[in-house]
Amino acid sequence: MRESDFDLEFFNDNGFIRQSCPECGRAFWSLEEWGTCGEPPCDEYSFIGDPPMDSPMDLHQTREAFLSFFEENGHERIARYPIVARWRNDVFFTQASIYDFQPYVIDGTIEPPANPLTISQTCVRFNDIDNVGKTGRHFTFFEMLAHHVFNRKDREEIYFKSKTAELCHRFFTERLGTEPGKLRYIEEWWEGGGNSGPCLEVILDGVEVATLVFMMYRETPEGREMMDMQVVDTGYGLERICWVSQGSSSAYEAVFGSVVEELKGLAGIDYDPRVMKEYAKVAGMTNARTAADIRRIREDTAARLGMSYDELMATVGPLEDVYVICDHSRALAVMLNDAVVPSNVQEGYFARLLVRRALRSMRKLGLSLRLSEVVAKQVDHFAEVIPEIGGNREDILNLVDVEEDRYHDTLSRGRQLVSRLAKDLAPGEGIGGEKLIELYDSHGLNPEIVAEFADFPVEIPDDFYIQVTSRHEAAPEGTDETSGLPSGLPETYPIYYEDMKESEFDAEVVAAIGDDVVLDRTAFYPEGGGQEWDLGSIGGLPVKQVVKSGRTVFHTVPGHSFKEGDRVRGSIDLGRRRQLMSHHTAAHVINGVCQRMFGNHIWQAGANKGTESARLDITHYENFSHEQILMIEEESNRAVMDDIPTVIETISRDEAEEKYGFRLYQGGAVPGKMIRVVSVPGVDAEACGGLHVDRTGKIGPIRITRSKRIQDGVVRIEYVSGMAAVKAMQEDRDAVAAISEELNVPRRDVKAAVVRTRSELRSAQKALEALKSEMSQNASGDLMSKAVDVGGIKVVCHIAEEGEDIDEISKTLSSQQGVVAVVAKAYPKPRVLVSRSKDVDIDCRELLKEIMSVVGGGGGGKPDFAQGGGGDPKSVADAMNAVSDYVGRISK
RNA sequence: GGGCCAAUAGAUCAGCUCGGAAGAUCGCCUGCUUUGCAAGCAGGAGGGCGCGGGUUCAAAUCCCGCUUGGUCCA
Repeated sequence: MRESDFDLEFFNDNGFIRQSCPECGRAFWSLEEWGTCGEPPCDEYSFIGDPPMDSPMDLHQTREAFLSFFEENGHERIARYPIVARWRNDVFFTQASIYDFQPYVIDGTIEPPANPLTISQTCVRFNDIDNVGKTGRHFTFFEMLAHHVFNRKDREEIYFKSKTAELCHRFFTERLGTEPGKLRYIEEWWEGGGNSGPCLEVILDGVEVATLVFMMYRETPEGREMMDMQVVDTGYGLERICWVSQGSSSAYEAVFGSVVEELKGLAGIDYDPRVMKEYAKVAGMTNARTAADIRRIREDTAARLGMSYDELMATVGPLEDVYVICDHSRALAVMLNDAVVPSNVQEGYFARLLVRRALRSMRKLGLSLRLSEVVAKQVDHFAEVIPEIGGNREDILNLVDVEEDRYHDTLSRGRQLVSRLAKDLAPGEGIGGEKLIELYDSHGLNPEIVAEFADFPVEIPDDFYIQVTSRHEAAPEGTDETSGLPSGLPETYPIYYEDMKESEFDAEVVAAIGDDVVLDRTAFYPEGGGQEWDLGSIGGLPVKQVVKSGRTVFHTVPGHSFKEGDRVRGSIDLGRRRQLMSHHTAAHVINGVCQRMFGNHIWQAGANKGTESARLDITHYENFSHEQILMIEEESNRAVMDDIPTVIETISRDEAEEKYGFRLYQGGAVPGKMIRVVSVPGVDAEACGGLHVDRTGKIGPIRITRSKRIQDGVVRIEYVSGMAAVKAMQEDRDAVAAISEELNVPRRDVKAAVVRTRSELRSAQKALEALKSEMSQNASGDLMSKAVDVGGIKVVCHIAEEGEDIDEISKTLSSQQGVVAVVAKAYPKPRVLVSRSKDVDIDCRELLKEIMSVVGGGGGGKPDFAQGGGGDPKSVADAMNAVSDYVGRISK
C-alpha cells in the first residue's frame, strides 16, 4: 500500500485533509479536522438518537434512495443474483455483490450485464452468527448496495478511484443530507479471492457505512501482478445506512421495525431503550469473538448504566432473542426462496442451523408460535422487492414446518437420552465437559437444553464452544484430480450438435497420442452432463471411450495406427445414441415435473444417463411415497404424450439468464459467454450440453423404477425410458409369469399365493423345531438311564450323532436334579458342552478343562455351564470315557 | 467435503467395558376376575442382534469394510 494509491483528484480538488489517527495509526481523509479516524474502538457511535441524515428511512426507502441515485448518475440498475451461488462451485452462498461477477466477468470471459451498474445484492454470511442479536449490528442475512465498474485494459476507462469516492460522497451528502465534514475515508488495503487493491472505508458518526475497493492486482506465487481488468467493487451496508438514518438504539430496531414490535408484544417484553442504546455503543467498540467478549460487553454496559450484570441481562436477554428470531427468519425466507433445502450437509446445513437457533430463542421466550408464522411475515415484507417470493410462500413455509418438526424429534430423542444418563449417575452426581460435548456434537443438544432436561447437576464450561471447535480442527485436504489429458490441441468441431441422427462421418486425424485420437470433426458425443459417451468405430476399429477436455474431443481407439493427416471414416452406434438421448430428455422432463409438483426447492443435484438405466438426483426433504412416484410417472408420461417440440438454442449468458433465470444452472456452473439452452416449453429449461430428442414423444414411455433418499435433502429417482422402459416392462411381466407358473396360480393370485407359501414355510420350520426339541427330550431320557453314579452325582456322557441338537440335550439333562452332563459332538469340529444341575457343586469349567486337555482346543464359561471346542475329533471318545474319573477327582 | 454417535422383539431400550445357551418395559394373543370400562391376576406368542468379511474352540460383544439413520463443523 502506497500513499499515492489514495492521492485522489476528488480529495485534492475539494479540500479534503489527509490526517492520521493517533489511536490506530491509520491515515484518513476528511473535509473536517478530526482527532481520530472515527471508527470503533477509536471512537464510539454518535448517531444514536441524533441521525446525521435528512429523514429516517425504512429498509425499502434506503435501498431505493441508493439505487435511484446511482441510476441518475449513469448506472444501470440490475436485479439481484440468488443467494445460493450456483454459477460458482467454490462457495455455497453469495457473500458480497462482487460474487455475482466472479469469475467470468472479472477474468474477461463474459461481459457484465451492465457497466457501470448498481445493485442491491442479497447476501448471507455465517462467520459472525454468534454476534447476531447481541452486538446491535451483526446479521446473517444482509443486502449489499453497490456500484460496480469493470474497466478493461483494452478499452476506455469508465471511472475508477476518484469518481468512485466522489459518487459515494455525493450520495451521502446530496441524497441523504449528511453534513459533508462528517464523512471520513480511511486508507486501507483489501485482499480477497486471489486479488487485491487499495480501498477506502467510509466512516460516518462512528459506524462504517461503506467500503470502496479498487481491485487491481492478482496475487500469484511469483508476487503481485497488475490485472487486465480494474474493478470498482463497492459495498454499502443497506442495514447500516437504514439504521443510521433512524438513529435507533440498534440496527435490528431500524431494520425489522414491525416484526420486532410484534414479537416483543407476544413475548411481553417491555424495556428501556436507553439500555439498548448504551449496549449498542459498547458493543460497537468491541469485536466480539468469544463468549468472554460478549460477557465483557455486558459488564461494561451494566457499569455505564449503573446496574448489575443480572439486571442488565434481564432486560437485554429477551430482546436479543427477539433479534435473533428476526434475523434468522429473514435469512431463511430468502434462502429457502432461492431453493436451499435444509439438511445435514453443505448449504442445507446452514438453513438447519438457522431454524434450530431461531427455535431455541423462541423457546427461551416461551413463544407458542410456529417459526413458519414468523417467516411468513418476512416473506410478506420482501414481496415487493423479491417478485417471486410470494409465489414460493407456501413452499417456503412448508420447508420451515418440516424442519421445525425434525428439531422436535431431535429434542424428544435428546430428552430420552438425557434421562437414561441419570441411571448411571450416583445421587447428586452430575455431568460436565466431555459428556456435554458429546451430547452436542453427536446428538445436537446444546448444554442449556441438556440442563433443562436433566434432573441432575449440569456444569457448563465457559469455553464450551471452543472445545467443540477444537474437536473439528484440521482435516486433511483432498487431492485435486487432474484429467491427465494433454492441452493445447485444436478444437474438435462437434457434428453431434449439428445433426443428432448423423451416424457416418469423414474426418481428418489431427493428433494421435497413445490410444487416443483427436479428429478435426466428430459425431461422437463425449461424456458430459451425466450422459455417457457414444460408441462406434473409427476406421473400422472400435471406440472404447470418448471424453472432452476443453474444446477438444479425445477418442480412445485401442491398437490404432493412425497418423496426423490420415483421412478416416467414423461410425457411431445410433441405437445407443437414441437410448441415451431418450434418457437425457426424460431427465429434464422429470425434473420439470417434480418442480411443478413439489415446489421451487426441487433442484437437480446430480444425474447419470446410461443405456440400461438412468438416475436423477433432486433436492427434496423426504423420500417420495409410492403414490407420489406414480404421480411423477403419470405427469412425466403426459408430457411425453403431449409431444412437445424441444428447443435447443445457443444464446449469450446474459440473454439466457434474462429469459430463463438462474434455474438454468441445474447442472451446476457453466463456463463461457455463450450458453446452450435446452428447453421443453412449459416443462423445463436448462443450460445443457447434452443430446436430446427433438420432440418429447420420442422419449417413449418413462418408468420410474424406484426412488431413494441418498442423503438428507436429496432424493434419487431411478428411471428408464424408451426401449429400456419397454425392456423393463417385459422383464417384470416375465418375472410375474415365472412366479405364477412356479406356484401354479393365475397371475392375479400371485401375491396371495406368495404370502400363503411364506407362512406355510414358517409354520413348517416351527414344527420342525418343536420336533427336534421333543427328540432331545426323549434322547435325554434314554441317556439318564445310562447315567453313571459318581459319589451321588449322576454323570451323563453323550457323543451326539449328526442331526442331534446338543444344546437342547445339554439343557434338558441339567434341568433335572443331581446331574452333570457332558454332551459333545466330534465332527466336523469337536464341540463339548458341560452343564450341571443347580444342586450339584462342581465347577463345569474345571471339568471342561480336563476334557479339553485330551481333545486339544480351548474353552471356558460359567461354573454351571461351560463349553469348548477345537482340537482333534478322534480324541473326543477317549476324553469322554474318562469323564467319570474327572468328576470323581474334582468333586473330592 | 470432514468428524462424532447409533442400529438387538411391533415400539422404547438393557446387554458390548471384560467373548461363553438373547433380556426388560410397553404393546399383542389366550384364559380368569369385573354389570361394563380402566385395570388386576395367570399363561403365551414374538429375535437372520443392519449387511459383508476377519480374529477365535466360541462373536450381539473384539477388528476391518459397507449400508441406513442421527448430529456437529466447513
